[in-house]
Amino acid sequence: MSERMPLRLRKQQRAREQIVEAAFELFDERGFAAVTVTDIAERAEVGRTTFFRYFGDKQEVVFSDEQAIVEALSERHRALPPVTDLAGALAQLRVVATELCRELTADGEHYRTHERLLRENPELRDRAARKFARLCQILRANLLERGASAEVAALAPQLAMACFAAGNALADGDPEVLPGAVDAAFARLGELGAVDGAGAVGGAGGVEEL
Amino acid sequence: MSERMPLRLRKQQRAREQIVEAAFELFDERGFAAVTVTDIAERAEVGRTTFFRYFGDKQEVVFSDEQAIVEALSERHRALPPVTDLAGALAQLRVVATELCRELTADGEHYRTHERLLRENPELRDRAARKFARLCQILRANLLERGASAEVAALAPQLAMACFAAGNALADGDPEVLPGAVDAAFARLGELGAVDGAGAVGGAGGVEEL
DNA sequence: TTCGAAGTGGTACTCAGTACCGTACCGGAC
DNA sequence: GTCCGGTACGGTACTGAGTACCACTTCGAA
Repeated sequence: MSERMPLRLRKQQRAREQIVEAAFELFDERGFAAVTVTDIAERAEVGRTTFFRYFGDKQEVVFSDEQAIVEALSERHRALPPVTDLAGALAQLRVVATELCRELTADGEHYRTHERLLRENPELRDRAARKFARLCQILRANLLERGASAEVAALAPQLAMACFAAGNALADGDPEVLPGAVDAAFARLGELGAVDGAGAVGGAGGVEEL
Repeated sequence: MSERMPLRLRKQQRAREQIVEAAFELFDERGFAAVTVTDIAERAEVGRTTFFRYFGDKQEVVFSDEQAIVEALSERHRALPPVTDLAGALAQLRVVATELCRELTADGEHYRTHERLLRENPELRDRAARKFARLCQILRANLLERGASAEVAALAPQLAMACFAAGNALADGDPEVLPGAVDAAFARLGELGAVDGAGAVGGAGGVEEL
């Protein structure tokens, strides 16, 4: 970023970028599993040890930029006005989700590669879930600080993630479709006037042996 | 289960049970990371190779019984009457979630150990997410077959999982509290009469630079 | 009893991830 | 410019997960 950054830090950032770039090139060429950390280190012209100094494990490099995005989002969310009810919290989170979509799809090509990697590697999907769970936790804490009850704070971020996940599933890796699909999912939440468990199910005629 | 099962199958089932039992004992004693597959194999009195023949990897053994539960649930869900609207789908899923809670907490001790492992090992939490994602996918397919639109089918299971996750977060590993917390989360969905993104957020006074 | 099929466990390998250590380099003080 | 302390680097060596292969045993059916 800054030109007036200590040389040491600039070198670090450069090394980091080289590693990410090398890794994505290789993953794109051969897929995640067929690339070894040694391969990445060689192409990035760093030592194998150095790779692990920058990234905790091989998967981490796939999510290297999500980290910053998520932190920026939770930062902005923290600054929002107080909320107490579920609907209000979700209205805020709808905006957060919209921003998240925009950030993630900003570089369409990168997003597509990223999605392809997730599609082809279950263990990367797992790892992505960790990021989202972490985001949920942060948002939950923020909501608590801003007046929400424990129940609302626990539920709202999970619901927002659900909308995001549903949109993601429907978009199926297409960065053009994602934002609309996610927003539509939020809009659908309005249809939930009365979700009465036993009543509705009984009324629908099934599951009598509860 | 059956007494009149071919010897070969009985042996297999026995080996499987021995492995699971040995693994949980060891995990309970030393934690997940400090137990090697070789340790498990030795205590279970099988070869290391055999372990991997029964379980794809070390993590899989932690979720060995979830598999059956999830399949039974999706089986029952498939047999439910048709639904088209989101509220109806969620009413059905509320019952599924309730059953899931009951199944998971049936053996309180096992549940507690399981939760402890998840709490202490992020990579196991990741893996648990995979199971839930898989369940979502199955439920989504079921809903599609029973008349739901693509949007409803994608969103409803994700919302149900969100309620489950929120309940789980609030219950914090206590099998007594879990069912009530999950059910309360479903009940809360009724509060979502109007989740109007820009309107509600604008009205709340924040995020003007959208 | 015999034969084929399937399961078992051992050996040997690759690769992820960790610990350790000598070396090179940056940044500040003189 | 030079020296020095701290920090990052890369190399070596190790453990453990997961895979491939293979000889051996055992079950079940003819």
